Amino acid sequence: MPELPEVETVRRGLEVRLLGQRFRSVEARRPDLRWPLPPDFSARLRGRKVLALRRRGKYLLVDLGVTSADAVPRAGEGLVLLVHLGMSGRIVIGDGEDEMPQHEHVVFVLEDGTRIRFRDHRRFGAMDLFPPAAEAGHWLLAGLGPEPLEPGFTTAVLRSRLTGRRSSLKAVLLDQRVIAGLGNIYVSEALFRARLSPLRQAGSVGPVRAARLSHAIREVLEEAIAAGGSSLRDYVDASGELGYFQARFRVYDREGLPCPSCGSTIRRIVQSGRSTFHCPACQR
DNA sequence: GCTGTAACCTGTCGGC
DNA sequence: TGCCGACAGGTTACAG
Repeated sequence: MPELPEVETVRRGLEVRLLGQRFRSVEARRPDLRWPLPPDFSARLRGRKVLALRRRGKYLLVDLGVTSADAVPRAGEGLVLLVHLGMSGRIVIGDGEDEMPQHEHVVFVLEDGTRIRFRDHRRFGAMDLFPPAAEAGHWLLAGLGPEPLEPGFTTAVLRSRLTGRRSSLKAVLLDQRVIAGLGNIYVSEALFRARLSPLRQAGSVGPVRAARLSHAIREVLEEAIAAGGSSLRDYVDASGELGYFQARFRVYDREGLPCPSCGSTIRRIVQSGRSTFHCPACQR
């Protein structure tokens, strides 16, 4: 699925088109996404103005104002729309081609007529609505770890999150409670850049290796965002454009190919049921 | 409490 | 060409 760079790319694409617009209507064609849409989903969104688009980990958060012409909501009147793209979710702006209309589950129509379409053939994606005051305690957001691109994500913070963990580095870095936003692709890529084995016990990472890892995580995410994310099978950005970071993968999906660093053969292993790609010679 | 695995759902791809 | 199984970027529930 869309990991942090893909969600951030979508957020930026939507921000340009949505900010300041109101929802003229919302069509909830299929309410059973990963979880059922909240009650009165469409009615609660209709007429609301988009005040801001934010991202927390892999979650997209849309701040919405009140339904009257008053742009500034009073306490308790605002609403937050949470969107998670799951493994295969896509948000497409405009009408475009409609190759699989049965997988288009929610359509937001803006006051200028623009259609924002949420497609997700696997239906692992999700949406929720809640008042701003409930955000801090929201069950999907409350336990998330630090944002890896925020200044607060330091080597010391990363190391404190790994200390005492006996699971593999790969498994721990995929845990959204440890760091918010990393997924299968960027964990493999960050571990390669940090020259750390995905099989290494997370708690064994000392300050020097933690510094390499925190730097690698930040670097790979920033490069991926600059490239517009990675386009594998399902991902395109909000305007339908392909990301091109996959062309810069150093180990992910490169089983059997030479390591770009030492020339050894890149290996694919399975950890917790997920593919991990690594160079056994470089990564220790 | 921690860890690993299965399950959710559906499209795609490779092998036979 | 068609069928079948494996696999896919995420997250949760549950068993050990």
